[in-house]
Amino acid sequence: MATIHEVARKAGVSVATVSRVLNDRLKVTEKTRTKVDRAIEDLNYEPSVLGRNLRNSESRLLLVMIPSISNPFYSQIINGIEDTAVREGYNIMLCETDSNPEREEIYFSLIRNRLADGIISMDPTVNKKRLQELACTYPIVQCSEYDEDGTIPHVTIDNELAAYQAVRHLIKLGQKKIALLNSDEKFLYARERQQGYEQAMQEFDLPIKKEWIYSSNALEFHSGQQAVRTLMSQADKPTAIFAVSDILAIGALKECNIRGLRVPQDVAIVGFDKISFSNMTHPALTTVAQPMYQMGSISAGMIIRKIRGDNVESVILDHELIIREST
Amino acid sequence: MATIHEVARKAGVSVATVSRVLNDRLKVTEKTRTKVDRAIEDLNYEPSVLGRNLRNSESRLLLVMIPSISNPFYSQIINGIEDTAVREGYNIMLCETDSNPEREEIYFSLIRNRLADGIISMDPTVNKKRLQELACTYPIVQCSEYDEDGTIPHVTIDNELAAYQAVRHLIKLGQKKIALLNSDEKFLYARERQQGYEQAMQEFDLPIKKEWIYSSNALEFHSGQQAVRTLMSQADKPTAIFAVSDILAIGALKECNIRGLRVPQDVAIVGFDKISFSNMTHPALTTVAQPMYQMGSISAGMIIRKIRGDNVESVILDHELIIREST
DNA sequence: ACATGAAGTGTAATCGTTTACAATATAGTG
DNA sequence: CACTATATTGTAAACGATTACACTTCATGT
Repeated sequence: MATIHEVARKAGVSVATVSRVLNDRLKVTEKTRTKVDRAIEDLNYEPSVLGRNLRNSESRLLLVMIPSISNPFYSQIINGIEDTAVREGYNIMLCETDSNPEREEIYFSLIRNRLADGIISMDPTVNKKRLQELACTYPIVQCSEYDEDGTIPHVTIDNELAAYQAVRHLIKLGQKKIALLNSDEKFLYARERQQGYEQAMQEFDLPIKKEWIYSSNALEFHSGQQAVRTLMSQADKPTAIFAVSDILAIGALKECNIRGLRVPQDVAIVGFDKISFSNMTHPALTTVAQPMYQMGSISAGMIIRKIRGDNVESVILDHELIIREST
Repeated sequence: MATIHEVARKAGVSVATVSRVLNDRLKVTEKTRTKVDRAIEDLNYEPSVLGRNLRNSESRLLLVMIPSISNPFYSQIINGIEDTAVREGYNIMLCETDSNPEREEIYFSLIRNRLADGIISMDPTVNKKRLQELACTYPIVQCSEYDEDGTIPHVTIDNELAAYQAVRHLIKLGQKKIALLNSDEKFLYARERQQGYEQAMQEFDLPIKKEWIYSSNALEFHSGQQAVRTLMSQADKPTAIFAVSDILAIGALKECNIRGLRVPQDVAIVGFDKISFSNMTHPALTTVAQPMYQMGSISAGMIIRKIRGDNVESVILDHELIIREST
C-alpha cells in the first residue's frame, strides 16, 4: 500500500520524477530512472487508479448496458467489446437493466457521477428520449439496436436485407406457406425484419396472411412454443417458419418435436442470431449470423474515440445466412 | 458538471455543510438543508464518485471473475451477485479470464491498484497459489469452485452428494450400465462428482468400468458428442449417462439423436447445473439444480462483509434433482 | 572564465470529496 | 441578563496522483 511519496522518499527524488518515470518515460536520466525503479520494486508499489482518475478526471470505465445477461446473443458482442476496451486501457462494467427503467437510471447515474467515461447501450427497450438527452452531455453509442430518428452513433446490420434473404432461402427451397415469428413491433429490428419478410413474399407472389404473422411480446423460449401451438391450430397451416430470434426458433422447434412434426420435412425453421445453442439442437438450426464479435469491438472503438472527442459515424456490418439442418 | 464548491457558494454555506447534507442527514438544520437542496437542484449537481472514492479510499466496485461469459451456468449467479451488490451500494465488474493467466493478472492488478474493493472468483482454472497469496492482502471469496486446502471463504454445494443422488436416481429406474461423463480431474468438483458416482455404483453392487468413465478436458458441446461416439463404439455399451455438466449432456443428447438412439428408452441422460437451455432440448434434460441465484447473492454478501472487515464463514448450499424427460 | 541554453529535477497547485477540529450560534438555566 | 452546554456551521487538511512552472545542472561556444 505504498504511495508515490514513499517511493519518492526512498529513491531520494521528488514525486514529480516518480510520476514521470511512471508515465512519460521521457526527460529523466537513466540513473534516476533506475533509482526510482528500484524503489518501486522494493516497496512493490502500484499506483492508485483512484488518485490518477481524480486528477485526470476520467475513470477509464465503460458502461455496457444489456437487458439480460443470460441472453446468449450478447455474449460474443461483449467479448468483442472487452477485448478492444482492455487493449485501449479501459475496463467494462456490465449492467443488466432487466428492461427496467429504474435500474437503467441507476446505471445512468454512474456516468453522471463520473464513474464511467461512456456508455454502450444494447437495450432495445431503453427509454429513447432519456438516452438522447444524455447523449448531448455524455459519450454514448448504441450497438445492435438503435433509434431511427436519433443522432446517437450506432453499429448494426441491415436487418431488412437479412430477413429478406432468409425468407428467400425458404422460398427457393420450394416453401410457399411461410410464417413469421416476430417479436414486439415496438422494436425497430422487429419492424425491419418484418419488412424484409414481406418484401420477399411479395417478390415471389406469395400471399402474406395475417394469421401467419405471430408477434410475441417476449423473446422467450416459451413464446416460440406458444407460437407453434397457435399457428398449427389453424386450418391452413404454414410449412415453414422464419423466427426473428434463435430462442424463439428453438422454442418452435421443441414444440414441433413434441407434436411429431418432422423438421425440416414437415416444417422448415430459420432462426436469427446464430447463438451458440443454435447448433446444439436436433436438427441444427439454419440461422442468420450477425458479426457479433465485430459489432462489439467496433462499438468499443467508437465509444473510445467519442470519449477522446473525435466524432464518429454509424456503421452497418455484413450478415451471413448459415444454412444447417432445419431447412 | 458542478462541484461541491459551487453548490456551497450558491447556497451560501461551506462545502462541509453540503457534504453533510449529502451524506449524514443529521446535524444540519432544516433551513440550511433546504437552501442546499435548492442549490443542488438548481445546478443539478451530482457528487463525483471519483473524489469521494479517493477520499474514502474505496471504489465500491467488485471484481467478478469467470472463465467465460458465454457459459450460461454463470448467468444466474451473476444476477444474484449483482442484485445484492447494487442493494449494498456496490457495482460489479465482470471479468472474463478465458482461463488465461495473463488476462487473470490484468484483473488482479485492478485490485492492487485500488480500482476494486474485492474479488469474487468463479474460475476453476485460476492459479490457486496466486489467489491464496492475494487473499492475504485483499478481500477475496470463491463461488462454486474452491480450493480444498486453501483458507479462502467460499460458497458451494455438496457435489459428491448431488452426484450420488443423480446416479442413484438412474439406478432406481433400473439402469445398470451407467457411464460417467466427467470433466478434467484437475477440478475439485470433477473429483467430488466422480466420488459420488462411484459411491452410488458401489452401494448397489454395480461394476465401475474404466471404459465407461469418459474425461473431457473441455466443457464443450462437442466434447459431449465425442464422448457418446467413444462410449457407443464399445462392445459393452452403457445405457445411461451421467454428465457433470448440462453442456456435455446436451452434446451427448445431440449425438444420441443423430445416431437414432432414443432418449430415454435406449439411453437415459442426466446433466448437471440446470442451465436455461436444459429444458429447451428434446427431450428436456433431467439435471441437478444448483441454487445459482442464491450462490451469487450469498457470495456478494460475503465479500462485502469481508471488505468491511468482518470475518466470514464458508457456506454449503442445498441442491435439487430435477427430473424431466431424459430419464 | 563566463554567458547561454537545454535537459533534468523539484515545488506546489490541483482534481472533488470527507471529516477532525475550531468557531460560532442557539437554547437553557439560575 | 450572564453564563453554560449544546447544536450547527466553517476552516483546512487530508486522500494519491499529475503537471505547469521554477529552479538547478552542466555541456557548449566564445
